[in-house]
Amino acid sequence: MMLNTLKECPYYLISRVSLSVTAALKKEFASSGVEQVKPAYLCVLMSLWQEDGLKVIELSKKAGLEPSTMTGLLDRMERDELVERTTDLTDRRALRIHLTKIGRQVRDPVLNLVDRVITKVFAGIPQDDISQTKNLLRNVLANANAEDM
Amino acid sequence: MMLNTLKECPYYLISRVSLSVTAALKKEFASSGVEQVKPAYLCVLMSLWQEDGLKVIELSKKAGLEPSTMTGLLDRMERDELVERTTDLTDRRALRIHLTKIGRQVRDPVLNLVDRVITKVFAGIPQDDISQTKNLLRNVLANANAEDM
DNA sequence: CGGAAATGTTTCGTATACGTATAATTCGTA
DNA sequence: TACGAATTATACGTATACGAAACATTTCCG
Repeated sequence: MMLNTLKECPYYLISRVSLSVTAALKKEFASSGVEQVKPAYLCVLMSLWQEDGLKVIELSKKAGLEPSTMTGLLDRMERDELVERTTDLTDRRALRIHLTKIGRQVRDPVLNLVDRVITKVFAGIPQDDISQTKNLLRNVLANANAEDM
Repeated sequence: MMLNTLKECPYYLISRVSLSVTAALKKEFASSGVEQVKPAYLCVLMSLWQEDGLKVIELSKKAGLEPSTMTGLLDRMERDELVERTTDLTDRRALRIHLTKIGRQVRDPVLNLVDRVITKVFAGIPQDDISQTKNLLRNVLANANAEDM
């Protein structure tokens, strides 16, 4: 194939889109009454809205992040009063991460905002194409995970 | 639409794939005789391989990065002996970024390696689907750029 | 039972990216 | 031509991510 320009390179395109959506989310969060939420918090919040009180390692697995990354993320989320660390009564190594009241309250505004941003980002693109792209990305992730064994 | 799981969220998928390809490239660079190259250097190297001696601002524009990000990137690339900063004789504000001998020599190995990694990442996915996804991503970037005005 | 292995979390150093502020120039125009 | 505006690059603080190493606790097994 031998790439010649950045615009031909799928890695470049994917990275740029990722950064670009992150920037759009950041701006929207900051100006929409949920100032304490940052894009990176989403993967933690969405997991906890489904099941509160997960362990750090469970959150990392769901998010696809290293535990050491999750530690810093949770530090910032705790500072921003979205979650709290609680001791696990049956395993003193583990911590249970719980949503605060604020963490629960921001759920609907945040999900609506994410929805709006994603809709805007994919404006003018047929739903079928978006679905196909999501499938492709899931396949790529499956490739990557298989590789790690 | 209202998202329920991370795997449904295109933002999550794109971010994960971006990180995953970055990790794959990093590993390959480190173990393939081009230890001094890092994934983030690619957007600079590819621009300079096409046209050497660009200004910092030109490199940022091509890469889609902020100038302040480019400064740090070039610091590391200079430390790793891939580029050099040269004064611009006609504009004393500007710097011209030039490839070193090593920077020119790594071109073919790096491009081959990137090619290999991308092929592996997209293994089993029809070429047509990849092309369609690249088009979609280019459209998303066009949306994002239009938004910034 | 007791030591080795596994598990859960954090710490530290580094890379990558942004935004704001700053310094040095150059440019445009009154 | 002089001066305010724009341009070019950098510095700094912060967010996000990784990997290696450290640490405590738990589990496994001889």
